[in-house]
Amino acid sequence: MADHNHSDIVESTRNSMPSADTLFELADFFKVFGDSTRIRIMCALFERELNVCCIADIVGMEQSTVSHQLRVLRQENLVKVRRDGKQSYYSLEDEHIKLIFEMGLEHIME
Amino acid sequence: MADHNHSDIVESTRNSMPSADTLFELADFFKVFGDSTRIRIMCALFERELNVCCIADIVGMEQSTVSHQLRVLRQENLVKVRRDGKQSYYSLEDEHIKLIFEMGLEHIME
DNA sequence: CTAACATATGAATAGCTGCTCATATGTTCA
DNA sequence: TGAACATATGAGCAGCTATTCATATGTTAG
Repeated sequence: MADHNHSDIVESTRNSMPSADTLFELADFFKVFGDSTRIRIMCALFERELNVCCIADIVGMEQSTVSHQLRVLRQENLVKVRRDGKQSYYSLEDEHIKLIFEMGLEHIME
Repeated sequence: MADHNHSDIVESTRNSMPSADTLFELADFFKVFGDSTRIRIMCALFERELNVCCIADIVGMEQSTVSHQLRVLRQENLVKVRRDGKQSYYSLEDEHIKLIFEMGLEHIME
């Protein structure tokens, strides 16, 4: 094999990468994990489903704040809602989340 | 077992969660993955180590921008540097990163 | 229907973040 | 040493984001 020059490397690396669109989506997905309020909400939901005011109490923030953040989590398909009377019960959408969570914890524990 | 009332749930959920400090750190860690430029840089480094100007070419951004972002990645121990003459070669610090990356991709592909 | 409660949402704002320009630092070679 | 190149860094700015307040929407019980 011949040596690679600069532009060979640039081109071949580019070809090996997922599309810019995909990576943009991926960044948006991780963005959701990049806020401590949302992280704490997700963490609370590992135990059991919870309604909004419970979550607000647990994380110690305004109901409104929690509601806004739950919407973000919903939009990225990280949580789902179940209406029961006056209350909305939220739970995790996906087991992936725990894994991603644990992997992050492993990294920062080093 | 007795039924749980609101404040029982709040307290027991709180007790089950990692410390606020840990979750704050975790959010900071994921924050790094929440930017498409950084994602693209990391993705480029999956193939091989690369110097700064190569990375800049690959992701199509200013050398300065890339340098700033590499510092962020360094601070979170996601990449390491190797100086070789005038150039700095960056590579991934950790195999974790690929796994986290892949898990994110799996999620958004659904 | 009305009151009371639970949740969602819009607007405003303060703080953060990423990009760029200009420039400093570091390295090699003549 | 000085010129040329590679990288790092500081300042400034534009755009984004998380929070809050006020309020709208939805639900139940009386």
